[in-house]
Amino acid sequence: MHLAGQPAEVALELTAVVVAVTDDVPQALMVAAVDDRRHGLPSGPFEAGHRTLETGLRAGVEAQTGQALGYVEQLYTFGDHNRSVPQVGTRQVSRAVSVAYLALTGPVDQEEKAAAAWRDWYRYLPWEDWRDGTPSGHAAALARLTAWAEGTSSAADRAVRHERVRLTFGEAPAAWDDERVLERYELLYEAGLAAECWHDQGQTLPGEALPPSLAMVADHRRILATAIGRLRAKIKYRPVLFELMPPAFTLLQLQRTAEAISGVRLHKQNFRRLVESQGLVEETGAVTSDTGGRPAKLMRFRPAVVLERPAPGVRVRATRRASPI
Amino acid sequence: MHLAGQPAEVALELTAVVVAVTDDVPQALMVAAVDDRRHGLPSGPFEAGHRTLETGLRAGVEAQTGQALGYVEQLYTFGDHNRSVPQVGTRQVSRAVSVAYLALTGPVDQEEKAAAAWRDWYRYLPWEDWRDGTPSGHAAALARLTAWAEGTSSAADRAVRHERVRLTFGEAPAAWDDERVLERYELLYEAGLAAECWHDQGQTLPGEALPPSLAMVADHRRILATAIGRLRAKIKYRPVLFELMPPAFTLLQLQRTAEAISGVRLHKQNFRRLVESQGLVEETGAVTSDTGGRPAKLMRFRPAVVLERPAPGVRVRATRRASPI
DNA sequence: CGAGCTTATGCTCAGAGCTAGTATAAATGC
DNA sequence: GCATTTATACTAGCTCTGAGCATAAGCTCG
Repeated sequence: MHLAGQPAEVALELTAVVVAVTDDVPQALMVAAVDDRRHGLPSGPFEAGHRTLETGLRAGVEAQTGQALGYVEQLYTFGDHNRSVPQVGTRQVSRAVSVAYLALTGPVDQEEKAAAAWRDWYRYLPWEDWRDGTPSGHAAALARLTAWAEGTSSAADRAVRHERVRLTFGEAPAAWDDERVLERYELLYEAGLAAECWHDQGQTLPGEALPPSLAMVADHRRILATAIGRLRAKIKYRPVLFELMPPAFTLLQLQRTAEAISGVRLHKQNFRRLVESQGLVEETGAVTSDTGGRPAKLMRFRPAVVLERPAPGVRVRATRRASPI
Repeated sequence: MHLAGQPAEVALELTAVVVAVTDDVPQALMVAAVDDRRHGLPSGPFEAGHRTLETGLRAGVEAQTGQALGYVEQLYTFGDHNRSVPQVGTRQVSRAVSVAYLALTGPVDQEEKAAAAWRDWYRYLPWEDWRDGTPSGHAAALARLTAWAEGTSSAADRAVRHERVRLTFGEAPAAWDDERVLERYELLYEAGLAAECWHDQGQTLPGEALPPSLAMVADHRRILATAIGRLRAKIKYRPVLFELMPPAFTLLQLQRTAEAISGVRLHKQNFRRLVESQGLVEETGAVTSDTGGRPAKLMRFRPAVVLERPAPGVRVRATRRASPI
């Protein structure tokens, strides 16, 4: 790669999707954006002196939001040309590249910090929440997507587009795949239904974004979609769900957290059987009657499971029939 | 993240693990390194003018090796402090960050190019190939790892180390997990059994690396391990295995390719049943008798499968008993 | 106090999918 | 023509999973 072209002058950003689940609401940590309507993820330049990218991220997020991070994993590196190109100090750079991370923390008290706030991530991606049935606006969005699929001249292209809509949005006979968050976002973006799609082209969205959702700064909604998809996949084969739990919890709380992340309802008895038979949890001995009804046993995560099972995770799968709650 | 510290001056590299399988040998594309003994992956600076990181990678690899890339996916971004810090032109940078990619190509003719060569990836990670039984040097390496586990004062640490060795290297009762390539490499690195571990500290390896393996430049062996692990995982739920196949192939050739990637033997009849019942392939109508024995049907990939199945892949799992070939 | 609510928890049936093995078919080479 | 090699069909038995039924044990309200 020593041929034509100069090495690009790169501004390396670190961006974090910090996730917590509180009261069955999956939340991402946001910072105050320039204007009130568009939110942004904690983000900043990678600073000299940090031994690794990850330590740089931890320090940066804590400085910016006051939130210390526990579990952290790298998500993806974004470097497309349509990213905004900042001036870093006196240095003019030619490209902004952002390394995005996923971070998980336990439930947070609702005393919001000054510079940062936890927000329901489904406000940015409302079509991802199927816990209470079909999300509102879904039918309208599907109609717009179908119109988009029709809006190309070649019959072959039309067929491909229709198949893509059907597959990513899980119309029969395909099933809803909770992990295809990024594919769905990108389809909406391509179809011109995402506000930032027009913004990236220097235009404003004609009409309203469908499904109606909060806007985010730059490509942060894409990063959020990447994070949700990764997390939904990962809870199925690694015990990361417990990073989001308090030290002791009931099985229903655990199920509600899994449902909050994956956006679908789960079968209660099977969920318990799975979690217990895999050895993911153990009893603390205590019970709680905070839940109303029969008191529930309080459980804790059993760390030894990672030494026993090849893929210890909460293998959630949505119930096929109507929501059994 | 607007607090202390200057934004780091970053040299952004792109690095590719280009994979092909030829004659049942999984191969990675290497470039001539400074000295003959240590090989390197195609790598170079991200140059201004490329619209995306991926187009920059494609152009760079093709310029450096003559190999055009088909399937490409981003792997991971490496930015640790112990990476070598190059001088880019006249600009002194404080950090080298490398975005690594996995690329797949069909089988290659063995006419090697001048600047690049295909090499069996198991020469760098020999403990990953279990197709012909326990790899040579494995017992010795396990002994050294056990010695390393013993070599710490705290009893708790010793237990943790032993468990880790047992888990990542699949000693009974844990099973060998073909996807844990990176974990195994990092364990060997930590235990001081990898040459580059000492090199990174400015020392030379005392004694010989165990298991004996070819050395690679910088952190390229870690990148290769990351690529192998990702590919082994991905063939199970996405039809990427077919990126490595010629347009028409027999089911045994497909199985041999899957075995080359995953490093384990598969049960022949079950492999065929799986591949066929999933609708991953269709008959071309032709047969070949190149294989000796009864002529085999030539198959081709059936792209429509991605529209039908949520996770269409070759769900390989190693046979539990002795190698059935 | 007991009816009726809520939630927790135990259990079972039926079907799908997977492991591993047996059996058979159809070429080639000597 | 026979041994060898590879391809391909079929099946017994097991495990896992989806779905539902049934029961337990607290609460609140009358």
